[in-house]
Amino acid sequence: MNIGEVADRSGIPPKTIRYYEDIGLIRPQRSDNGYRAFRETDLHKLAFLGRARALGFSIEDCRVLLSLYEDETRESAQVKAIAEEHLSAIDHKIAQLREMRETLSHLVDACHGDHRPDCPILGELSGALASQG
Amino acid sequence: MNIGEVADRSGIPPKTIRYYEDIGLIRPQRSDNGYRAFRETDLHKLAFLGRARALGFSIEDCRVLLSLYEDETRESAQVKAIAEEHLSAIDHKIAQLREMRETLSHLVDACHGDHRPDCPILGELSGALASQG
DNA sequence: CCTTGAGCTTCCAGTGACTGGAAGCCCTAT
DNA sequence: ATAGGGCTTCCAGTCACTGGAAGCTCAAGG
Repeated sequence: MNIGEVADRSGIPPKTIRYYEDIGLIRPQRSDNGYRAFRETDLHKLAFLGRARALGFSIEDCRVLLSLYEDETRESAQVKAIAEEHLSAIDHKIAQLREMRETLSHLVDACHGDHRPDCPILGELSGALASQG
Repeated sequence: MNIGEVADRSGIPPKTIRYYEDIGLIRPQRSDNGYRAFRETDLHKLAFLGRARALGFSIEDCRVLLSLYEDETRESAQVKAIAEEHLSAIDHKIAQLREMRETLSHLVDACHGDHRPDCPILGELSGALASQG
């Protein structure tokens, strides 16, 4: 398979596939013409990567997950540990975003959004304890 | 004020303050010795930026918000529009993260996390429809 | 007066995970 | 022979910093 077909079948763009080879996540062979020659296993790995990335795992996590996947002597505890750590990072991000959301939605609700300059959003950002508009 | 004092009082590190000057968010004067000389208004702007960044606004949003803040002919609708757009971006991110969280937590729960290699997390990533471990 | 150390300066490079674009080779069809 | 699309490499840009190196300035202590 050439890169275009693998891209279509894995859903990962050619640019990204080349990047993944660059950083050593995959090692496709080469045809005589210099084109990358992908086998089914490469495609499988790319699909794996696509799913792992879709779950928000970092590239480095993906690298480890992929090596565990290929390691028959792995212990599921190793995989679970990575996933749990990632899960708590996600929880942390969600909490941060919710806090932003909370403050911001109050400010948006309080803002008249009209032609006048008075604005509680700018009031808050400028450090006022309370503001109207 | 020198940069160190402004950093302490605004909570923004010197490196970041220099960066903000670099990209034109602030324009501190200079002392004869070449040091940046910050006035209260610069400090105020930096605090404004700190709060806006804490709410997750992008630097470009901050640039616009700051210019609106200084524009007495602004309309609060302009500010509100930016905030609403940002709010919906936050909602979008939260939704994405929640979806990841959902899938991931199920997988983590299903994984025994022991010394055996079988793992539903890797199963899912490798494309299996169901898996045990 | 000299030294020491902290604080300031600039500039360059790296982060994460791609993404865009340029220049140029390869392959197939007409 | 040519036109196009796909492939190659390499370089640069994204976002918002952050780290580090080399070097100047300043205040305090001896």
